[in-house]
Amino acid sequence: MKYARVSLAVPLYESTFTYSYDENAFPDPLYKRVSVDFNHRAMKGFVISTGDEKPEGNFEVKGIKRVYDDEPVINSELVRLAADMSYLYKNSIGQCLSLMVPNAKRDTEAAPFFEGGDFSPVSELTEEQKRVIAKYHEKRKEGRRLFYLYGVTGSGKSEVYLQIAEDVIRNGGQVLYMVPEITLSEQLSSNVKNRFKGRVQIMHSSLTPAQRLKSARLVQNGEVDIVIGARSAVFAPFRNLKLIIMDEEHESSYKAGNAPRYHARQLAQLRSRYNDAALIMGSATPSFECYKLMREGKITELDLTKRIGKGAFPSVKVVNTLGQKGNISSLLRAAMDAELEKGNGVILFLNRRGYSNTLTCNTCGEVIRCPNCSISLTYHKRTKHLECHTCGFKMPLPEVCPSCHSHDLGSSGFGTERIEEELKALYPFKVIRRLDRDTAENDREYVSETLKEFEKGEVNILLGTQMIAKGLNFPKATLVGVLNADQGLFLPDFRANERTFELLQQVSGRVGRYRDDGIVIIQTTQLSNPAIRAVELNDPEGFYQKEMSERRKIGYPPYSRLINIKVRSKSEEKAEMEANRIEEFLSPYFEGNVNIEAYPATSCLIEMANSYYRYHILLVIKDEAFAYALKVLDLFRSSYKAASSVQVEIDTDPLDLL
DNA sequence: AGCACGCCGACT
DNA sequence: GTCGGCGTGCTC
Repeated sequence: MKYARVSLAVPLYESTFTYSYDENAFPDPLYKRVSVDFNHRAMKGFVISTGDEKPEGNFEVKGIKRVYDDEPVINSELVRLAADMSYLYKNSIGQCLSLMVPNAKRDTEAAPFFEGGDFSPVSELTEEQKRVIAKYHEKRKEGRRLFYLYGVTGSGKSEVYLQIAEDVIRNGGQVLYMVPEITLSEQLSSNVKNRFKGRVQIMHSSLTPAQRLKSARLVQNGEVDIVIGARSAVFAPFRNLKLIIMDEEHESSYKAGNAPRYHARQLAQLRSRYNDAALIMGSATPSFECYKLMREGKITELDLTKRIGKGAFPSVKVVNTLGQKGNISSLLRAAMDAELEKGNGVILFLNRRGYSNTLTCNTCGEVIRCPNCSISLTYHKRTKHLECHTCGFKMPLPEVCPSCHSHDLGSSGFGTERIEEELKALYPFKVIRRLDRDTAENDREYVSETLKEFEKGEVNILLGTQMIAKGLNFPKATLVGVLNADQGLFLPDFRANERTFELLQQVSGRVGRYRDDGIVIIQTTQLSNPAIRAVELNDPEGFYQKEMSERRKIGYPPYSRLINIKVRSKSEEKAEMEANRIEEFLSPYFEGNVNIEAYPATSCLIEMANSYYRYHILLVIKDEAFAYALKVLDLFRSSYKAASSVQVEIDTDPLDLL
């Protein structure tokens, strides 16, 4: 009889258990999926080690019921990654490991394997690109492992990635090429696919679990040289990983939205270390974390300062909208007129969908709010509904105020739906298209069609949210208008400026890629905000200097790390009580420690979301105390028992504290 | 997490 | 009597 450690996706501190098996029945179950009985139910798990030793302890060892796979689906590196991930993010190893393999019921479906089309000619490299590639090779030879390709929008970063990737592949290595969720669609992947012919695997979010498993197998067998994918591609079972590329490193989609709340950048760094594989991150707007490491020399900086081809930076104008009537300023109006007259494309960016932001009763002052979340409802005119953008709650537009029955309801704030209406009135003979979740949702075609038509000049004005802000190239567009750059600046969020800067910089990057007559017009009431000033003056360095010194003053990231302990319950009392109990449990470990500040339990900024009341305890931790804090949280996870119907989630390195 | 067990209220 | 509410305990 042999024994196997089986990892199960249970939220227990200890998530691996010993089961017995007969070698004749199951010759080599290591790293395969198995079915076992666990506390009166059948569960699927992974065998993470095997041996002859019967475990010590006062429990009955049960037998493995079934082995699902002929070939291993994980490997020792992924088990190690799960262990490190568990330590950092405070979820069980089993929960971490369960993310790494898609749970396919049947493995019959074929994974789409790219055929390879026309070989796209390698574009002539600029002097700057050549220099950067040479520097990479030189520093890599010296043993440097972490790199940052800090290059302005349109400077040809992907060509640099691809050249280096090609070199790695020629030497028999495998490459992981990570992109944020939104970019996954079109432009980049076709470029890469053409370049590397049949040995590219795309880990698209629309692949079925079975397809993902098939792809993973190909990677594991070495039949794939390069994997392109979003966040979860960081778990691909490479056998000879030699290079990780993380494009648009600053993107928040690299952080998982639910537990385990891992950040792909963090895990990429771990895998880079395990394998001595190079990690090249890149962006025009590095995260503060990476910027700091880069300037400290811990990450090797590779700079691209010039746009390729005839591309030039757009001229940027800022318009003060304070006290101005109308949502489109006269300056923006005039610029639009001029560009449309020339037959150029116009992009308008507004990061808020719907018609109006809030509906307020003019009689009693009541703002109509979501019954499940503590935020106001957004009016959607086309559907005549109020909608919650947090939980999706919908209700028909009320005729009267639900509180005082007055008929005098007024709306405030504007969204893309309303701007679209205004544009149609202003430019009745122009083709206007709106791209936001509402127009794109049920219609995948619509997005690609609209983008194509805009590129061909058949669409004159493209109005959109986040969706159009990033990654896309619009050769025909000369003007970008940002309708409300203040958005997000008013949240009490320490990253508000960083996010605004990032967004404006990225939006500006949509024009002037191939031409020198790009114009950016930013509407705001916050003329002196550092993020807006920096984009206006094209002074990213100044922004980083100034904003980072602010961070240093308040002791927030990147000059510390955060761990947010979130408590959720449908009962407000329970949530509050539990948060207080946790605070009591933890505070003895942190009291008097100058390197850790533990904020008292408070209700979250959004006190209720999806019918759950939310409380949190924030830990602000200096680097030198981070390992200690993680140890304390281990103790917390292993010995603290939360009340029933209360959920406790630990968020390491949270991106927001809402 | 989920499932069993156990102890209470209110139904054929 | 017993169906089912959910608090508590346990899981190789």
